[in-house]
Amino acid sequence: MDTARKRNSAREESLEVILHHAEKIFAEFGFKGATMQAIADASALPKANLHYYFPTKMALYREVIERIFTIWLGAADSFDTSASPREALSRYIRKKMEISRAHPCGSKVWANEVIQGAPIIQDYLQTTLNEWTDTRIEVINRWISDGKIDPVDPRHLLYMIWATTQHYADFQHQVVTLNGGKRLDDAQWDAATRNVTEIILKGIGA
Amino acid sequence: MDTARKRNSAREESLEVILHHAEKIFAEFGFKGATMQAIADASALPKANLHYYFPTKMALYREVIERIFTIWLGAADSFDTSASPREALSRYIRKKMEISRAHPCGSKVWANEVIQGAPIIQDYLQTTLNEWTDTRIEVINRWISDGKIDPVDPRHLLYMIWATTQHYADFQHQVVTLNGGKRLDDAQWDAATRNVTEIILKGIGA
DNA sequence: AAATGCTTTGACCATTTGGTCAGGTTAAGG
DNA sequence: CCTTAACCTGACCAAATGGTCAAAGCATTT
Repeated sequence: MDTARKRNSAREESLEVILHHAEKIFAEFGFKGATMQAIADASALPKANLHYYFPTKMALYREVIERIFTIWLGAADSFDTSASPREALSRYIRKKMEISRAHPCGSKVWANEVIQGAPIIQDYLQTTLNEWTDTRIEVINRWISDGKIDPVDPRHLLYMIWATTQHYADFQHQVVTLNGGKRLDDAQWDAATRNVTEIILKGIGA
Repeated sequence: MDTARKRNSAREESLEVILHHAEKIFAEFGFKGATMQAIADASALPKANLHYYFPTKMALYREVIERIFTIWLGAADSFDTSASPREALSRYIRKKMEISRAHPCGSKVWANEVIQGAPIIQDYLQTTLNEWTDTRIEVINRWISDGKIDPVDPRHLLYMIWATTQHYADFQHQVVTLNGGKRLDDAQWDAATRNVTEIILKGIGA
């Protein structure tokens, strides 16, 4: 039993290692630019071994996308529709910033996908994301009619939050360059989160 | 003379056609994903002809980047350091939104570059962009000490403006999908610009 | 109209790369 | 032990792709 579990967990670990490095390589070189050889090297495995676990590059890519989507759903949940505007948006922005910091590569892969017309995630955009967006738009519109925030177009507010928070992941390289080549430290991430949160909240009169 | 000019202008036009379509293809497929054949087909020219005008794919790519950078400089100039915060920022945001609408592919190519660690534009980031940013940070800090706006970190304000305005170009596909598959019309672009401008200006107490 | 030099292009080549496969290795169960 | 099945991998292949080149086309000058 113990050995059976060992074999199984070895498989899990291989999958994990491959997916982790694949995300990195796909983020850095795009789908076409990433090579199975590069992912294999990063994973310290022979290329043929990758094809044992993932039949094709596209299959591997889809798995990577799947994982990223799961993380994205976690952030989506943190947008608590029953809380006050300040509470709900602060929490959501904080969560989005945390994800940008913890998973910059995932964010980059997602960005690449969308930039290139979302060939793979089109379905997610049309169903899950679209529905989620609609429910949040409703909530924001209720805030507006309750006089809790200014009458802004909820869509543009959401885009602003997405764009700004994801910028710290997708444009990480530019942010770091303009920071004198040094990665943002704890205090700077904290300052970024506070600035973004404050400007947006005040900007909508929350 | 007339014939000499004709030949010259034919050359100009070929260059223009190639660069235009190259920008599109690079935006849609990334550097590696874009093929000379695809650019040739889009330009309705044989592939060998591309190599007559641009010796290598990288040389063509650099030219595309160069053009985009020129456009970016135009927007940068519209940030008038002698105007009031409201005036300077409204104008800058409007200009950035106009560029997102007029040159979405250029923006996408730029985004791809930065996401992938800016292998080509690193130099621009460290010199021109860095210097430009520093001068604007100074101006914004003066606004703050003059009590014209709230004490926000100028960097994060700039990042927010860049991220949000460029989102409408880079994430065009997502924006369109969430708009029911229809491209934004004049009124929607106008609304987006107004919302973004108002939230940011009010957000910093301008 | 002949010479000159810029422009065009089909055919071709070398390299890269996704994917295959046959044979070997290791672990689980009897 | 021995069988079985999962796992691993070096060697290999076919297709895609960046780039070359020689020969042809064409406009401009003399």
